[in-house]
Amino acid sequence: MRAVHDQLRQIRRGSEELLIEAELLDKLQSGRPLRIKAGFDPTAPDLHLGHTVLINKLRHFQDLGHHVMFLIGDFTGMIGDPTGKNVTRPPLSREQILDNAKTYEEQVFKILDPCRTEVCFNSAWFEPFGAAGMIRLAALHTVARMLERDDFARRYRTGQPIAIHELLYPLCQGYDSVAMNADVELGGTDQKFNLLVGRELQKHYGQAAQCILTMPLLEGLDGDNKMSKSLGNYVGINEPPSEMFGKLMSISDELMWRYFDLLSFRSSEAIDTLRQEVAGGRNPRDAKVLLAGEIVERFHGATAAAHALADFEARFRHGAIPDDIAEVSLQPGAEPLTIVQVLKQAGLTASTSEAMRMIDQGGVRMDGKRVDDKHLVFPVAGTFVLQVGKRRYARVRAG
RNA sequence: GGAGGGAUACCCAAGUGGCCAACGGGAUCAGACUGUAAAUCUGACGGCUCCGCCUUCGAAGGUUCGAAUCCUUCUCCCUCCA
Repeated sequence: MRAVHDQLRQIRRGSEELLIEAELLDKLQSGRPLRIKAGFDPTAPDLHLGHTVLINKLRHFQDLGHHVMFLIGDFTGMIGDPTGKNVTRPPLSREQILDNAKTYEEQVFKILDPCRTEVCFNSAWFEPFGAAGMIRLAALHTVARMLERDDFARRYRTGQPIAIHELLYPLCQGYDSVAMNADVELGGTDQKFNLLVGRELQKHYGQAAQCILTMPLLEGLDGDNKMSKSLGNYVGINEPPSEMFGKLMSISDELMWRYFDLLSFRSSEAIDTLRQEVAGGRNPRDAKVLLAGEIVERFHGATAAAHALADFEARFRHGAIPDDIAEVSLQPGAEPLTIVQVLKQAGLTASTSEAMRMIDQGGVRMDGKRVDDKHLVFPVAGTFVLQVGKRRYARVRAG
């Protein structure tokens, strides 16, 4: 095991807050593998790079020889972490939960080492807990302390409802740490309160309080909002290599460094060197290519990454068309179709109006040649490559 | 239970009888340029059989030559009081 200070440096990288550093040092000093906990919602996991920030950190711990416990909150899922927005969720069926767990594993094991990861479900201890157990647990915390959580505080102040069961969520999450005997728990910055409850409960149950490591929320592709599926500014880890590569190339030069910090497994030193090179005149594009390549490789392998890079170079630097274009066959009709109708039918534009606009703006190409006649009649036979903008392509077969 | 405020295109948000397919911002898309799907600049951004026509401003009716704008009812949201 590496020197504890090296470990600590690695652990802190990219993190938001570590509580309490001295305690963690002690634990590391003991030399035993620490029990690292991170909890996840049991709802259908469709992970994006934002989620992987935390998982990467788990990986760091694994690399340092610690024991990672991946907790699926199938019991707490019934409550749902209180945000004030969602109401009580219907409990998922056993099958759904197992399904979701499996999907999780498929995704996170691209980052984590399966052999060194323990997957847990908190229903394992909460099912036998019973109502009596829940009441005993609830007796360990006061309403006033619970209302310190800023989400609760705000809702209470502004007169928004807080259902009683929502108060149980932090307690349950805290009890998980007791049941798992966690040494360290990881979470997003928004989890701080819940993580702290874990410390309290562990002390009450006679355990050493867990250390808390919070990770920042990753900015989305726009560089502004948090990465989230609903905002559409995300990179899903199951996305095809070219898509993933392209999306990463589209981030701003500034955001790129943030991504390096939180997503890359390169050493901090290597990243600093790169940063200096760019400051000294090296093309930021080169750095971005390294980042995009590393991440595509992580999820799709080295071959796919090389391919995605080549494809990107060909398309955007040399204007080549990609090799995997959707094919569309036109319905043979009585009337010959005009170009705008074909564009719409091929799904390249959402409406004929949009197709017209695209032609007006010079964004439509047919077999590489710009189309500027909106009334162009499409040939009745043959296969043509249609292109709208830089990214939308279709191979259209007529006749 | 009482009083008041609001609902406009993907989001935010102007517009209070004709000049409104509806200001502005964001997002998005296209073009130019480039170092990349960065940055910057320009433009587009309801639909269609597209120099014209059709359908939109929470829903349904009504007044009017004419309504996003006025009236009626309904639905939903918010604030204050109880």
